[in-house]
Amino acid sequence: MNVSHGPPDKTVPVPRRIAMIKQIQANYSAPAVEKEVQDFWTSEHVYQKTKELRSAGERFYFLDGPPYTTGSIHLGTAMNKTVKDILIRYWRMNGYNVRDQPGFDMHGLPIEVQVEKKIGVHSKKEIETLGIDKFVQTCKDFAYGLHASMTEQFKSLGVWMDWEHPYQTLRPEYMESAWWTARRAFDRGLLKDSSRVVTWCPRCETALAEAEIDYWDETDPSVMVRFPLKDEKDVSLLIWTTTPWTLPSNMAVAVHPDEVYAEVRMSSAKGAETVIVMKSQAEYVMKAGGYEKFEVLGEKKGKDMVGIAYEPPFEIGDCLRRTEYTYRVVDAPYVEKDNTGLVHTAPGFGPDDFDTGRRYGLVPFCPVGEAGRFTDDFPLMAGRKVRTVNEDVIKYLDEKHLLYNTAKVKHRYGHCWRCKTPIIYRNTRQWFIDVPAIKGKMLSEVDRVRWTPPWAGAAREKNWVEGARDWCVSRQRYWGIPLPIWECSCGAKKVVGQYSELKEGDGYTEGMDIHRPWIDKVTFKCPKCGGTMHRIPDVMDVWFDSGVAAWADLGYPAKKDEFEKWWPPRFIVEAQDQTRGWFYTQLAAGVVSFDRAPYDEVMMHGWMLDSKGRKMSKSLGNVVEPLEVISQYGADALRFYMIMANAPWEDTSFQKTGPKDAWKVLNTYWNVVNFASMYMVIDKYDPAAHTLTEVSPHLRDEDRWMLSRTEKMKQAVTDGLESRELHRVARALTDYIMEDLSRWYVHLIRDRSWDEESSADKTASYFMLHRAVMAVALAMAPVCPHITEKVYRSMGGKLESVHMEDWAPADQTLFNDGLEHSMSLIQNIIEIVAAERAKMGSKLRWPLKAVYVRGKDEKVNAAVKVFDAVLAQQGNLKQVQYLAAGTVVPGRTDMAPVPFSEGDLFIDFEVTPEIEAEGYARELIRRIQQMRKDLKLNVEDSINCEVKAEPHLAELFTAWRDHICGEVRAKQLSFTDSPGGDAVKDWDITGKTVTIGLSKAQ
RNA sequence: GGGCCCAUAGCUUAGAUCGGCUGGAGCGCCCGGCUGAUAACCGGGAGGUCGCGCGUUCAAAUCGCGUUGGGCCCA
Repeated sequence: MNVSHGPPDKTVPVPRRIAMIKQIQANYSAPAVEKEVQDFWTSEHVYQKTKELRSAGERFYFLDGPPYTTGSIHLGTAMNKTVKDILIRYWRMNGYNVRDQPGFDMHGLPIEVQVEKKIGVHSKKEIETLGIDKFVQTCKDFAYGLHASMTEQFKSLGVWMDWEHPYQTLRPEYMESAWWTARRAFDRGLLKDSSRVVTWCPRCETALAEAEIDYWDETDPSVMVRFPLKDEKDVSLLIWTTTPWTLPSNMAVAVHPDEVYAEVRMSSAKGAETVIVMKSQAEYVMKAGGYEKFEVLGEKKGKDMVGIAYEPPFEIGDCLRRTEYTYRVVDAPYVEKDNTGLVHTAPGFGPDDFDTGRRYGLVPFCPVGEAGRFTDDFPLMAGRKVRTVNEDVIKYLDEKHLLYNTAKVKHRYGHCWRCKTPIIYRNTRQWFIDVPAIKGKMLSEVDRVRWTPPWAGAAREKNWVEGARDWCVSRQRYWGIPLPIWECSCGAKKVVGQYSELKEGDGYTEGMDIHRPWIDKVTFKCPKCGGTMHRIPDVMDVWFDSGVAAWADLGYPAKKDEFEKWWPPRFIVEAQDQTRGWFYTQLAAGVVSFDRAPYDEVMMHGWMLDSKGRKMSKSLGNVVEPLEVISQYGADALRFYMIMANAPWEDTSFQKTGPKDAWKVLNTYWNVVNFASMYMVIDKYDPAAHTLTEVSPHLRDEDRWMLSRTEKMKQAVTDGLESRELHRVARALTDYIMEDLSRWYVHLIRDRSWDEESSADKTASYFMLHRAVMAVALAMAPVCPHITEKVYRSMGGKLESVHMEDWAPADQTLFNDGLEHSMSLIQNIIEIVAAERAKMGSKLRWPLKAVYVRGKDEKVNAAVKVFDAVLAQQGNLKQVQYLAAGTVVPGRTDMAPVPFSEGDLFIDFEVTPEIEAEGYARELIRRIQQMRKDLKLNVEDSINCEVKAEPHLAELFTAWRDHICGEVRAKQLSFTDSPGGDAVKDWDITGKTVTIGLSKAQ
């Protein structure tokens, strides 16, 4: 076929209205765009209006997991709120009336610790001297301050949540719901007190929950100690421990019931002794003791040793209550083949020891106070901090000839999550939720809930719940929800579930702050004995605070209307560490209160790590501030990067080039919009005046191809959002913007846009380009709310905000796999031709005489033929010809076949005089265009042009004069020996000097 | 020690469910080209034992088992 450039000359009258499209700024400055958009949202109350628009829609209760109120957001919180904002916006566009109340976790140790530092107190004693009221008031003021600065940072991320009405765990109506839940647990027999060994922070002087403990390696002494047998003092049980300071409260020695223990004679030149160890450990123990050989004198199974009496290492007074098994061998299944195989057992200082002790009727002995110092029950070390006495204990044992061996061991040890102090175990009275009692229901709820990814629930959460233990909810602190438990000396208990019940008490005043210490003054008359009931001094674990969020934020049960309107929550999303945290505490609190998990769907997301995959921490100095990224590349780029980099549930190593890469995608989109708006403004294109049906007859196949690609993109984005695979959303958008829209479609329609005449063909290209730009604006609106808003409003969006639009699902009737296949063939052929040109030194500016396509069958040729005008134009080919499979170009044996994806190509590189003329003309056009650009002329400005060139070239240029003038908008093109104008420049065109003078025409 | 997740180019990664063409991109490097929307872009070059081993199969980055290293959660 012969290719004619330019559109078919068909003209239809185009209805004109005042153009609604506005030219956007040439350069994409994200911070400027985002500020403009956020100011617009604020001044026009766009968020409120958008919510109002959906107020009659189906209700959707989204529940925000409250971040701890630290005052500043980090990349993890930014990621968290970004995922939430994306989905909320998506659901809104789908017509849901979404409840989007943000939450803040505002009680607890972290704030107490910060306030302690700020006001310079170091212990609970000092706080009580200062006054609990002052301390708590400071905590409250502090928490409100932190809340305010965090809110501002979330807003700068572009997150649309109800910032004016957050739920805050410190508010009275919220606290009342927590009380109600505690009461509910009490009524069901699930809230109970007991004395037991709990993890304890000696600095904060309070019990800690598992979730409040961080583990890392700590170096501790590892000692082997002789416990001589009571009836045979020259034979010793050889025990082992890493906590020598707990030896004063030793009450038993544990052995594994099924392991074999041996009485062993250790000896060397310097001496000998007899010890009892696990038989398999004998050689290890020999070496540890510096002996050279050993002899087994007898052996026994562990369970047959139970009851053997020994001499304790320390003399302890009557405060250690003796029972039948005190200072005897007991058995325990957890004893490992490790060290000596006999484990020192102190029921007052270890949960396992406690359980073992209970089986044998031992009474825990715990001579350690709240601050982690020995009490007078152990006079030898009274007043000293427990972990500091290890060396003295070792020295004491050595002097008594009880120390067999001492070494150092590195092992994982628990630390207080806030002050980093190594924890200890203490035997104290605490309050517990009996989680094991409701475990069955919790597990079935895990099954009911939809988890993303599925293994987050089916494997991880389930595994955690299966190992559930009692949940210790009491804390011996100040800044928290007071546990609503009153007790009488007679043992009677009362749990208050609603504030109205307080009126029956003494010391209550209307409207009082029910935090400590004020609530402590309220007392009740004991119904049993008539005595006075006092509140127990504990506050609640902060995990209990957030665990009740699903109904506390609704003000239930004080207010029923909100609850009836929204309950139950449909969706939560938090980071992976919440398996043991909020996913779990909510599940437990929900089952206690309502016999169900307070959520239907849980999405788990990963962490933001540093570029090397390490946790970000101040001590490592590798923290990336979200606000810094935002000020450089914008919130949209940061959001886009965070979801593009990885599947949401995987950890992401934050790369500093990441937001820049994301910015480039947005910048490319911006440039497409700039291109579109520029021409559409010039032509006064009115998008509202056209419909697909109306332009349909004028669409070229490449437009229909773009139509198909656009709908496929919408499909992929919708699928990604529905499956919560947000990375697929970002990648589908990126591919579409970069490949289909910018690199391909815009190139295809350039000539049509450049055409000065209005035509139905040009209108069709504008229609499709506008449709593509708007499709991106809608599909990307949840992810990048600012740039899409700016584009939507600039490109004639019919509503006030893109976020008010209805979500546009893909129109599958517009899918056209045939055209897509054809186009992919064209793209492949152009790629190959470009590569062949490079080999031959043929520049794209110079037309090729012909390309012959020999598809592997007729279908391929037919598929290529659909787009051979596109192929000719993009490849700069004068002719595209077709060959049947198996044939060659007639009479041309000089051309070798070059394979493409579905056949072969033959390329004719012959340069004819016509091609030479066109090539040089295009070379000249290119130079003039560059000079226009350098002079910063507007696209529609006209010029006059003077050219000096050798006669042969001048002749060629003259032949193409009209075309050249048209392309560069020249009113005049003349040839002279001394070109002049606003700019004059010498150019080298294939070794020939051409001088061009250019001036702006009036 | 247990449960779960991850491992692909110098770096970040696609390739999942459903094994199948020559394992694709981006960033960075070198060479060439193109450009009136684009400080963009295109082509070529260099760079891969798809962590390792064994197995299933006509065929494995993909499935199974084992193993090493990293992460999360626990003991």
